[in-house]
Amino acid sequence: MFVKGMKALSSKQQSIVDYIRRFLVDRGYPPSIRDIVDGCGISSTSVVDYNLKILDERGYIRRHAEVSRGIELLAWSPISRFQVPIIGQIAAGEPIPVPTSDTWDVAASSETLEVTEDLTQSKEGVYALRVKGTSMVDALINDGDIILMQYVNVVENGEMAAVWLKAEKEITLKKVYVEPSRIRLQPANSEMRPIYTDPENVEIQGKVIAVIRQLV
Amino acid sequence: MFVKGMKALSSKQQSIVDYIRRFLVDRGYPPSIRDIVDGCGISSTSVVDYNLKILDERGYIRRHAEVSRGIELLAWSPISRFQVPIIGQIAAGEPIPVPTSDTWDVAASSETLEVTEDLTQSKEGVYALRVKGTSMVDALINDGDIILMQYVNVVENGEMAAVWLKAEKEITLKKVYVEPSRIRLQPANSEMRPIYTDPENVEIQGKVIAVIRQLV
DNA sequence: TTTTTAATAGAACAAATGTTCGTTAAAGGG
DNA sequence: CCCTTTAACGAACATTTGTTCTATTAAAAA
Repeated sequence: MFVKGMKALSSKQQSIVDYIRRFLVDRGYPPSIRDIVDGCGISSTSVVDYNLKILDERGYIRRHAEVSRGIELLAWSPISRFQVPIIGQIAAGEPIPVPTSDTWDVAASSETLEVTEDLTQSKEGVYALRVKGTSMVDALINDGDIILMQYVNVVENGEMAAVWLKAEKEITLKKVYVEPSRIRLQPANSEMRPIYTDPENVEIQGKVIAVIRQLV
Repeated sequence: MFVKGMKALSSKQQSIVDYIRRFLVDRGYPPSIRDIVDGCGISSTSVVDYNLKILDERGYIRRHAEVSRGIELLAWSPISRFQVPIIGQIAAGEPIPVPTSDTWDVAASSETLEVTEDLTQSKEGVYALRVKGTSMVDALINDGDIILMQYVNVVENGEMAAVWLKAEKEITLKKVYVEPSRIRLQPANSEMRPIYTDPENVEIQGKVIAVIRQLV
């Protein structure tokens, strides 16, 4: 999160911050002081040094002494992103593909989704599925949505999970409640009726930790 | 996206890539060759240089000659993230807060959401709202969801938008279709009925570009 | 006006860091 | 067995790059 109460920057300082960000974005490493001299049309390295000190004090950047290009941009910390493999699609009529060590390997999977860490909460075993068809609308999940899944076999009461119904040969996304001698599968949409079934008939295939829908 | 067809890496090369990523994540700038020597327990800078050359050839990194710490991690380019201000909530009974230059300022807004660029598609004027209440379920949007909005006053036919209905004093998320002498507001849920209303009665408040739902 | 403070200049220095090169060791290939 | 390729070694070197220092100018305060 962002720290409030930052003092206003001079136009030169603002342009330095912008330049650092831009440089970082398209080169992947921070600029040197002399890069900034050139990039911002500043006349001397000491002027840049002078302003970097101020930016450091005010919390916009962190400088690492005696480290080349040791400028860390705090106003936008380039950390905590995640590559999640999209290992297949989920449809009503077919079980979801079981994640193997192959599909786990982000490098090996053909499609990946880039998410920030606060979405996955840095959990292990996260993968993504593309939803096919409208059979999950009662879970407020539409055709084309992408769901972030965590690979688990057991879920807490009330958690949304991908459930494979053996008899029906159908997969569905429901909130799972264990009741005496039966399992209640509750749609996310409160106006819809739950399904009751035998514990033997259900197989938890994973837990839904997020839904992402992109419209155009 | 990831490029396929990469050859397998030796364990040493793998550990170098991992170390670079880790270093980048918690320091904000790339490691020097000597950092890698220490961090990976390698005996000589030339060994690191040798392996970095290979990683460069195989497309895992890009080295920038004669630049200190000039290592760009391609297997995960640390670019394209976005701070989107969460400027308020959207509920049925009240109009959404109009984004001002104040709320636009990411530094000024108390809450922000970090998203990757492929979600916002690097558009300008993107903000986020937290959905309050279940009045948008027919748009497959639930209480607590976060919607990414783009500030526009006009939408294309069929696009999902936040619409303020003046007479009803109500805001709703619907697909907007302009028909002769009336506006059709179509719920995302195909089983639900559209609303027809007068063009004078509607006020477009923004366009929904993504929906994010986080389940524990 | 005088004094202080903020900002700029430019150069010289020192430390950090990438690069090169001759050698050696191990692992196949013929 | 010799020869080529791959990998590792370590030191010396050259460049890049951060740092420092003094002088100068501009604006603000007294």
